[in-house]
Amino acid sequence: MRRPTIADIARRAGVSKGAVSYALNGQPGVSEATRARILAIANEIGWRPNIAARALNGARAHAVGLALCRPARTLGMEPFFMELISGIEAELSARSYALLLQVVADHSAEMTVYHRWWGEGRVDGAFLVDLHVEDPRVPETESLGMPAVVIGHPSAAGSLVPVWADDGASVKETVDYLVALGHRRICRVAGLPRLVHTTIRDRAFTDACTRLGLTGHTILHTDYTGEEGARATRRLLSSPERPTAIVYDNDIMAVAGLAVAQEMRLNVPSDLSIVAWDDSPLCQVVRPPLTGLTRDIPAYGAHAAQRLLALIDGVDSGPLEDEAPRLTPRGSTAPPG
Amino acid sequence: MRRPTIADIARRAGVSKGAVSYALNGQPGVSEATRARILAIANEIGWRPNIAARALNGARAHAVGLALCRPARTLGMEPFFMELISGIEAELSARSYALLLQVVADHSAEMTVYHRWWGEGRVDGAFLVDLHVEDPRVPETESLGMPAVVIGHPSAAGSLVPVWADDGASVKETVDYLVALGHRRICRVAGLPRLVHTTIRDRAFTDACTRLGLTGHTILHTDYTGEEGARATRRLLSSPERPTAIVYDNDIMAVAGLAVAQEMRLNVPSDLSIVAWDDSPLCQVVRPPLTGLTRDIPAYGAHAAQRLLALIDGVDSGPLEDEAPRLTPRGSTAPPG
DNA sequence: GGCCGCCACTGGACCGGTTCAGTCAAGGGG
DNA sequence: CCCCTTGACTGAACCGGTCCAGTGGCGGCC
Repeated sequence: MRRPTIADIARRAGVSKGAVSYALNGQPGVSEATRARILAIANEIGWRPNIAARALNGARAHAVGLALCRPARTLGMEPFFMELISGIEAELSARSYALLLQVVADHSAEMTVYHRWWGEGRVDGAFLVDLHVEDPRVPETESLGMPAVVIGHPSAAGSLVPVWADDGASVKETVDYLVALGHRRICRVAGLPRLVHTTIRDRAFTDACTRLGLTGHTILHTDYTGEEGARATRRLLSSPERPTAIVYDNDIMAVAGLAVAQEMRLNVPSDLSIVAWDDSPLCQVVRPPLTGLTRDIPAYGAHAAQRLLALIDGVDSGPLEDEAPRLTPRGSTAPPG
Repeated sequence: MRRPTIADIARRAGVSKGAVSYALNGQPGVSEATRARILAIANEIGWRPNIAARALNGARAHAVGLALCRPARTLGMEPFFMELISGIEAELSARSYALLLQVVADHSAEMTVYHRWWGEGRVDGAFLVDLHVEDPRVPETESLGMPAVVIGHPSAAGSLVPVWADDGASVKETVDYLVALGHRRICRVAGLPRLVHTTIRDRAFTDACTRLGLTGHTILHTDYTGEEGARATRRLLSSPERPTAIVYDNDIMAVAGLAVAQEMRLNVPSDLSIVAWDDSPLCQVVRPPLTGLTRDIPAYGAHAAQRLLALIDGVDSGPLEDEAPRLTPRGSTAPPG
């Protein structure tokens, strides 16, 4: 049972392949009567365009790529990516674009994948996520000539189109809020130090603390896992000048930090305030519920997808600044003491 | 800067397209000297096979599909899928297969996607996950003639190849363990009632309790979210015959249940024991750490991918029973009282 | 009435590979 | 010395679409 082709339709309709092609693509060149007849036949025999044949004529591949460079375990634990993908998807599927996904071991493997996808004509463009400082992927993608959207700060995106949020503003908002509550010793448990967004948040945190005249604003870097979050928390809470508030770079570390605090018989929020970056359901499920930095991740992904599709259509719509994550206060933050 | 084609290679090597094709595919028909020369040129000009052109000759699309039918929010919260995808990926990328992912609204949209992908020659096969009771996707996929692996119980897989784990055995192990600890009133907070694996776990739970002469073994169904998990827990703990142990169908509900118990001033584990299905890092990060049903999800995905690739190669290797989730006792379970 | 323009459609080249039938030269056997 | 086999390679068809250059008929206009 072969897949029907336009030749089959042409035969049954008694017209040429060309006429069928015009009819099916809504192009002029056939009468409305013939078009209707052809469409009816196509529908009846269940014809679908063979994308391979279409792609061969220089047309689009109608797919975009996303390579993720994190181990399975941490990927699973990060609601961020799945939500981002959902958002990207929503936009893509509306335009019948497919998403090619690949989980890779490192950046060089990621670039190999992009080279292959682009060289094979499998994708029309791609997303770059988790940018590093001086990330080699940016110049390499530029020289590939593949349309690409960077999900991250413009400063690291080179000539690629960045879609980003002002993390610095959110950090500042958080520190201001904690200081307004009366906190003077605030620490930060950050993610991987080489990631661009980590350095941006680090800088904003240090700046905000300095500007407000705070001291002892330590930053500890981790790999985003609960274990490292717990270890960092233990270190901070064991120091002589114990912080009264800790800001975490993701929710799983914040939850781990909460557990450590409770283990050390500290009351949250009166002895220790906790703020989590990324406000997943997890934050609302623990006691006390965690103050979080909320953002609409699916929308973020959707915007990135829009930008990429525009880019593929030849329209460089420039950088897009998404709304900054906003502070959602809950039970885990309160005045110290 | 056009992508190089075999015609370019042929011109530079002074041979025909056919010879280049033989050389590049390791087929007989060219001398070793010529083959080496052609490979060198291909390498030099950065040639990659155009999959569209290859696919046109009836070759494989070198991609498989996965459509997920859950809202963005719950998808994000389920480490399961991301880990499954990582596992699938590991297997696929080793064979240079790509994964097409799409998040869809419902089963009919999912089948539309599969029809399209298969009809367009975009994929060589697909995965079916989250099977429902009397799932229409199974007969539809069968009649499509598309190779497919069902990630779920054989009883619902029809003639498709199932990859599954014996959830019933894990439920039994859990109930036996709780009863051995001295529990007599055990409840279950389950997921969506129409999912096949929910009905299987439900049945196994009821059977195990009945066999051991337990009474009051209520099952409450939820949508897997923390909120519904919390609500179900509240209902159970407010009943006159309060359970001394609750088994949850995922980790996020278990954590929510833990929070509810603590809110109601119940001590975990002495007043209430908690068991979570799927042992993500989340279980180890809360206090007390949760007893969980551990399984190697990436391996599960990898096995499913192996089965699918074999199927695409025309080898039906039959159902594959993966190892059943095994109980990992932690601080959230203890004798009651 | 003749010419022009337009519409509806045909035929065929083309995209970049694969594959098959065929060619040609070298070499071996009788 | 001739025939046959074998190896190395060529040329062309083919996959399923797109799209361009024609073509033929018909209607309108001068």
